[in-house]
Amino acid sequence: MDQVDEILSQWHRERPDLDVGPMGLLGRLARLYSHLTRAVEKTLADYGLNAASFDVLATLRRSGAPYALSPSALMATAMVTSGTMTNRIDQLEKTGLIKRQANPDDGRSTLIALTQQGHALVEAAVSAHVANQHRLTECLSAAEKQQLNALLATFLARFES
Amino acid sequence: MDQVDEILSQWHRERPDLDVGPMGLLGRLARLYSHLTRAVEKTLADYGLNAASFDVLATLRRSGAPYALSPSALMATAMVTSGTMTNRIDQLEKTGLIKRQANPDDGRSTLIALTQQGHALVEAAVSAHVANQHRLTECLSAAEKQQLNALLATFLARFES
DNA sequence: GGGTAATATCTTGACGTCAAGATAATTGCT
DNA sequence: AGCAATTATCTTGACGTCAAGATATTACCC
Repeated sequence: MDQVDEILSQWHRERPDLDVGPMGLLGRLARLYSHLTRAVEKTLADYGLNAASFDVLATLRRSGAPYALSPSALMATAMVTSGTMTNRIDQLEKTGLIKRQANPDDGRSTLIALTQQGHALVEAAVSAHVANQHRLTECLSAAEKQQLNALLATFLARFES
Repeated sequence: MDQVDEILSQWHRERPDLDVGPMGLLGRLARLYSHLTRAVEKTLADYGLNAASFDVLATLRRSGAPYALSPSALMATAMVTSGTMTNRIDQLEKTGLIKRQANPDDGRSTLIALTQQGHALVEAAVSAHVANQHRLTECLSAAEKQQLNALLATFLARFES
């Protein structure tokens, strides 16, 4: 009987006509997301980053040399609007972790590239981040992690595919 | 090979020293949350609400008559700070869906109560919201829903208990 | 080639959230 | 009773996000 069960129990008392099964599932997912986000940001804060800025640096890093992508490509993987990405890029450029370069092939576009400083920072941050992710999920057995991951993949396919 | 797998594959190529298993799980959870939040807000928008304002109205509604709770109680279930809850209450009070009442037992506190208008709105909105939640989860079988819910409950217990 | 449509990014204004501190009332200890 | 600590809420300033529109460049087609 956790906090989500308590919510479902209240709805059952007040609105017995509602089938709140899915609400339990989605409620747990939302609360879990909230806890996880806070925990992740706590670790990234040690590197002067938040989830948003880390996401940009990490996307550039894992894209491989020369560690440069267009704002559009960054928007797509981050699932944010153009205005949001412009703001993220502005902030990271101010702190010298990335730089805007002209795109020689398309005058409408620019290329966002990791600076030496940005590369070094994300290299350290991603190691700490991955270690933190292990710590956060170690409450689940290997089988549970595998099972949960598979179910999330099935669910996610509803929205991406 | 979905979009999350693509990310893991990139990391494997660039940083083979990292064990990115947990990153896949947490990444899917985050992307799923993003899709679900957007879908939920779309439905609530038909009632002039967003997830934040609906959350307050729904918490009051399911608490039962007289549909009144303190800001602190609302903060606890919503997992937000006092400043956030003050702002939510301000907005809902402006639109006449809730009203602040003095708490006769504690002069520091107030009671947030549903107005007649707020009660009527949340009554309709929660029906649509629950129907939408069914629609969003119908890609999963009953067994998958049950299994996923159980795993999320186990995971969530790491943070709440 | 010239003009319309499509694409890529940036700008603006509004909103929700948080951290830190301010204000006010209550509780507990002596 | 009186005073310090605690509790409950509100205030302030900053940040990240979005929707809608603006600007500039490229692509397409007649």
